[in-house]
Amino acid sequence: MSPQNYLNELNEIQRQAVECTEGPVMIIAGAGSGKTRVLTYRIAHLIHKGVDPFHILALTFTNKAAKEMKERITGIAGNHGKNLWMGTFHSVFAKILRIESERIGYPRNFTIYDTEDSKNLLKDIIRELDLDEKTYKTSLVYNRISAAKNSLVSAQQYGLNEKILEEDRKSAKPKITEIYSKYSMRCFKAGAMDFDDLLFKTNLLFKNHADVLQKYQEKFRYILVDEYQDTNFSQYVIINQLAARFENICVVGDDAQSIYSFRGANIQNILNFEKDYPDLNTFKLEQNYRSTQTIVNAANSIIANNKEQLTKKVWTANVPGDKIRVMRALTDNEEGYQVAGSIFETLNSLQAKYNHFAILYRTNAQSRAMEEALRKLNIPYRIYGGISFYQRKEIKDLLAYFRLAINPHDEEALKRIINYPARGIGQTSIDKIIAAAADNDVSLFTVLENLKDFDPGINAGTSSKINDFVAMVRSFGVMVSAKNAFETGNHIATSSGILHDLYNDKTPEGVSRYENLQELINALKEFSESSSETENPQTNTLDLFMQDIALLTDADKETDDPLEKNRVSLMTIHSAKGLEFPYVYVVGLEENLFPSQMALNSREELEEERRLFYVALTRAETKVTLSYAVSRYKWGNQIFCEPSRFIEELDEQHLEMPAAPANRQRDETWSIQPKQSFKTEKKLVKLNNSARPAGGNYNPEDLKDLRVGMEVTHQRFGTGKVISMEGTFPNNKATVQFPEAGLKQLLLRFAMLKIV
DNA sequence: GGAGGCCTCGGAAGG
DNA sequence: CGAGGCCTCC
Repeated sequence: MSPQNYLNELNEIQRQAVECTEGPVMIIAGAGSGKTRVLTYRIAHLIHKGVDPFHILALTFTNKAAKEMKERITGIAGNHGKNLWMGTFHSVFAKILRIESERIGYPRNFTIYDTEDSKNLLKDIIRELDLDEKTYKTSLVYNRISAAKNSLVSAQQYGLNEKILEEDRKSAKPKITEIYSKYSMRCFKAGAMDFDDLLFKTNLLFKNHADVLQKYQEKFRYILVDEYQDTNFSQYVIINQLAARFENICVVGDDAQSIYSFRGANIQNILNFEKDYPDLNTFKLEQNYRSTQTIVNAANSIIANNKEQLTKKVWTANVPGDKIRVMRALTDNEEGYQVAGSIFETLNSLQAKYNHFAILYRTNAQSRAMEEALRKLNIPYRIYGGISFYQRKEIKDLLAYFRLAINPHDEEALKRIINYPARGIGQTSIDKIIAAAADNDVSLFTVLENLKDFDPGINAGTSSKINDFVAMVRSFGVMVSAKNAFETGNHIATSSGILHDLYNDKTPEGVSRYENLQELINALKEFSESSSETENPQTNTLDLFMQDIALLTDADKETDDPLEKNRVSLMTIHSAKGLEFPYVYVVGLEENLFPSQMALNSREELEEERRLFYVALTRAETKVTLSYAVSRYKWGNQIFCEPSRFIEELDEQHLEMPAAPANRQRDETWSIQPKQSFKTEKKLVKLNNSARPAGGNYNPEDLKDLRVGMEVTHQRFGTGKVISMEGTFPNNKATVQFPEAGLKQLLLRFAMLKIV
């Protein structure tokens, strides 16, 4: 496509934003204003103007955004965009860190720890330091360290920073500094970086090696950053450093859609961008092409309540459209039925398709009531968010073998599979090895390799098993460079015993796990075959495959089947960012739920909740429906709810309110069905050890009289029939057939049973 | 090593 | 209430 053609597809402001290629540029892109189009056309325009793609860097936050943009650029610029560096912050800087790894003392094949690995390591360290695991909860410590790294505070600086130490003392967690330094050391010895390290170490690299920084400044003459409002301090510094030479930096974002402060995003980066670059050119994309006037105006009126924002006036030339409908339900379940019913009606009357609908909620726990109702009406749906493919246990197990083959010092991979499948190296031995490694300041694998020298005090039998294990890992390592990814991976999966282990598991879960492993091996095959066509034979080895997937955490694999795709989408508002649907239902608009109770401590927090509501509203093209329940079950207790303040903040003229109830408040809860629940009857239930009468019998009214043929109710499995009994009380077992849960063998001493 | 009971705790989530 | 981690028992 010629430049003139694509420029004609843009409105005046969009065109200016695309054509202003030199110097610092900020593009404030309102929701639905064609942000991705501007970004991609800008890159295409740079290339058409003769800028070598080699000199362009485009950064995004998600793999999905990167992929989408790559496809669109290929569509416009064809193959010219080949040498362009485009990817997530993490993938781009991981690439640079691998190239420059020697400068910071890391192996080129360093491992990337995911959150689970990091937390496991932290848990070990907290135990080794003999700290109280309840005071030092791993997720809390992880967040603290992550926040430090994202503010560019190293472990050493952390220990010298009186202000931070004081904070930790105040929260009664003074040892976090010790955990942090030990954690950093262990990661280093393992040749591993966590997600935050990818940014932190990049900063370190640029700071300590001026020549390296200069090299990349020269390379990246044009820098583009998407979703700039979501950048944290660490990312902010990297961008500024890289742009310092040519100052051809273009940031795109929307302060009104900054919803990630809880993970370190700093809205000030976009609010103060003008101070960083005084000769800045700012373009405001204010025309919304997505939504009706009603939706745009309502969203504007919400965000107008916020104090901190860049001024802009989002407008649309679209039709006025329907009012925003507010629905009131008595309970969370009823809310589900109302929403499902409304979807059903709209489908029939307007001939919409299932995938025109989205149900958005504040917390994942709200999905259940929605699911139930949709299932009752046979409406197909898809829930987003959940465990991704690469987070699954069986996949991580096999990947751990791969990781170890590539980098045997990888501690988390080693601990994960040294005894899986079981090979007689138990926890005691592992603890000894960890201790020896710490004492001698080496990696775990180094200890394993030199058992005699380090002498961790492991008996001869286990020692020989360890030697076998070391030999196996080494043999895998040799294969990595000699064979392609599929050959190596398949060999590892087979000879490690993982495939065999799962093959023998014939439960539905076991079968599914086996299939997942096969899928991973298929991916290896595809990778090996597609790469082997290139001339360089070194492009299809396992280590290169692992580099690709280390940062791939996206759960969604595209399904080609359109029927599969034609479903109602259920997701949190956070994960809906960047998406659009004709019909959007925002549910649970109750005070303390949305806005979240935890976000009412400061103006900043409330404003972020409001931005979240703004994001929810602006996902819709045609119609928004809001709903709230008067009462809701929370952790088994019925609680009463008030409508969200956000409903009140909307201008009445945009709303279609439910008929006012005669008596608006709690009287109407009389019709609420009590939730069915099984109350364990203590007298019929086994007693735990502390309640056991010394030397005596168990509770006399226990299950002595249970006989074959009787019906019993179990707390979890429901009601079932006793098939057979064996043993003598209280060490007897009953085999019970439950219609729901199947055949269960229950030891009566422990069973939560009640005779019906 | 697996099964089952006990205990705890409960936000949103990218790489 | 219910998921997940931990602990205990066999």
